[in-house]
Amino acid sequence: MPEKPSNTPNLQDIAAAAGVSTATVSRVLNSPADVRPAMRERVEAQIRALGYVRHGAARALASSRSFTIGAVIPTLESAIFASGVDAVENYLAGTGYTLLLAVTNYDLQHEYEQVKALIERGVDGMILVGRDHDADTLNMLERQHCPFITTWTYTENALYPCVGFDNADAARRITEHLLELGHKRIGVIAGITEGNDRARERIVGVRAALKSRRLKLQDHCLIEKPYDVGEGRDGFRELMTLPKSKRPTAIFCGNDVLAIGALLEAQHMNIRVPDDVSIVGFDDLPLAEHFSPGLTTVHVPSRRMGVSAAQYLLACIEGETPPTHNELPTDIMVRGTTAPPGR
Amino acid sequence: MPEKPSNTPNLQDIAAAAGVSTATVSRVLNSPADVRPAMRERVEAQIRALGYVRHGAARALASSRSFTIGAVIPTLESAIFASGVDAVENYLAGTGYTLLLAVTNYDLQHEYEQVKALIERGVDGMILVGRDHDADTLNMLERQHCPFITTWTYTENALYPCVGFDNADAARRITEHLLELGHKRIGVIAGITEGNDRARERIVGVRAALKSRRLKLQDHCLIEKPYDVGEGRDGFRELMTLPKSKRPTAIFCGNDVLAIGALLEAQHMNIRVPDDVSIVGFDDLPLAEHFSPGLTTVHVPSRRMGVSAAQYLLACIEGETPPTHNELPTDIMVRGTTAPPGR
DNA sequence: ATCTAAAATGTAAGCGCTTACATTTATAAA
DNA sequence: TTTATAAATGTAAGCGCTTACATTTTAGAT
Repeated sequence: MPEKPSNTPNLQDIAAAAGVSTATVSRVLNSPADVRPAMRERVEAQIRALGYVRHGAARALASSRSFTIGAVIPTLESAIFASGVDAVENYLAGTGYTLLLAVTNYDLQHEYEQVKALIERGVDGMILVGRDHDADTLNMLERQHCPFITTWTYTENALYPCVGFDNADAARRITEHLLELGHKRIGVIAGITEGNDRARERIVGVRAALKSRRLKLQDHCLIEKPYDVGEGRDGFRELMTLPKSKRPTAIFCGNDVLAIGALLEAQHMNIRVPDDVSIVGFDDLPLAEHFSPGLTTVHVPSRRMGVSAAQYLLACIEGETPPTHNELPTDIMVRGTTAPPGR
Repeated sequence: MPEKPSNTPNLQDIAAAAGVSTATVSRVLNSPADVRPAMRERVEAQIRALGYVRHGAARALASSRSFTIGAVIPTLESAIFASGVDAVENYLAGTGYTLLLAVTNYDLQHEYEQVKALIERGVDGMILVGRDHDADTLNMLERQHCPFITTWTYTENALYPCVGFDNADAARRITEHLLELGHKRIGVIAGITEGNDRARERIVGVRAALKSRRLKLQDHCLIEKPYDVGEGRDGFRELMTLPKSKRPTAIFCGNDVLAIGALLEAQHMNIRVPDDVSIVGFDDLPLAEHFSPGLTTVHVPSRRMGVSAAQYLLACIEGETPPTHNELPTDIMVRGTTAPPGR
């Protein structure tokens, strides 16, 4: 009569097969240096022979470490977030950690639910996007002592750990570039600002640049659109069908997806870029440089940011106290879509 | 003296606070219908009051269910995979399951490691991409009784559960479209075929279409490139700088990223599409339709595929035996980048 | 009221691991 | 050798939950 019909072996089975205690097997798995080579060899042989795989839940329960990191992002449909997550995953894969992914669809209430779900899964750390969060979300994170870090935004005196860049400043700088070229009427196709501090901050940056030259962002020149190529096209068309006197000579797009939409619609409407209108984006998607003319945009270090966030969390988990605020540089990539107005 | 310094309450704390047994608390959490409303209310009040969150590891250990699903995909840098994963995540979020994500970077050995990591995490089911897998990977999945399903590919007699489409047939059909327009010399910018059955199958499809008209895919007309816009540009340039007599009049690209690269490079080289050369892609990225002319391509139901895969796994977990093979339709989206040769 | 069957709740045994702590074994010094 | 000390291994107590099974309560029928 078989005693144990289950065919997936556990630590005890390995221990029995190798003639050692479960503690020893656990050690060869978790701190091999603590066990003599001969013994280690013996145990490892059995692990291989029986095809043992660790039981993560049991491990997590006993050690109160899950070796998982959670990431909660707005959407994976956006290439720039996808690339950040990709970088996180690649980094974690080399460290024995696994990524738990959740998506909010830009809804802070949904974000709360997702964060809760990840905490229930016992993630050892969590990556969030942006500064806008439900107070309950942050409270839960703190009460559960879950190390977390916000990304895609940096401010010197941010209340919580963050790695990212100053969205307002980057937007200001690229607007400055437009202003230096001589543009006076600047249009903005922004992302949806609700629950999205990055989108808001970028508008703030545009306004700041204009203000420094005693200019203003006209109401009719500010359009909010979801991040989508088609929406970018629509926004561009709206702006370009304004009466000539109100029509902007340069357009700041909240991200590259909107900018590419604008670019494509310009092509469609037979409006020359940059001759008739200048366009700038934000993110520097891989695609941006390949257009003719290449898209002038803000380069955002999405992968570095992801890796840095992961490193911060692992350091926290190891009991270290790494710097909580990390500002990453952004670069203004001047390419072909910007030129002096009315060229 | 405080007895329990830890401030994160557990089931027992709730039970004590509500004056019931842990079993009852567990029931209000997992099968509320089994407990009388009054009692349920009482317990739920304590759950809220103490801010209780379930301990997933303990739950998983006791119930041998982790309420997580794993997905192992080649890369998140590709919009089409990102969108499939996004769909999976959105679907799972409504079912109490969480997504564990791993990326292989198109490396089957790496895939094995990732699958192992996810199994250790105790995923209740796993989503894989494509049919090419290390035998060890599949063996492990079976030995551990981890339900899994392969995506992005469908064949009637596939050995394992799959949801997807027939890559070869889709490629054949869109090539057929080119042939019907009168093209005879067709170029192919394929993805890297090693470890990627989809990329291979698509070439097979092109060949099949050609063969049916007694044509052949010339060696110099077949180029393999990583899925990247810049590579697509390079590939296009290589093809278009062939001596005129060998130069293809139409180009099949292994995916839309390559096709967009080709399109952009054509623009750059001042080659008119579709007048001078026709271009077709594969995937139908959101961007494809917005180009002028719009990209003729194969529409692939990435989101539906993701959802279907998730549904299949949840059904398996519930003990059902859903159909293991699910073919999804692809559509040939004829847009502006194709026309008769030498127009 | 009384009895019975069904519904609600409680009891307690694990799930598979980690890890203090106890014990044994190896190593080095005397 | 013997002894002190360090290194390796073993013992066993949980980690926080679920879930058979036992017990109590409730509702319905008489």
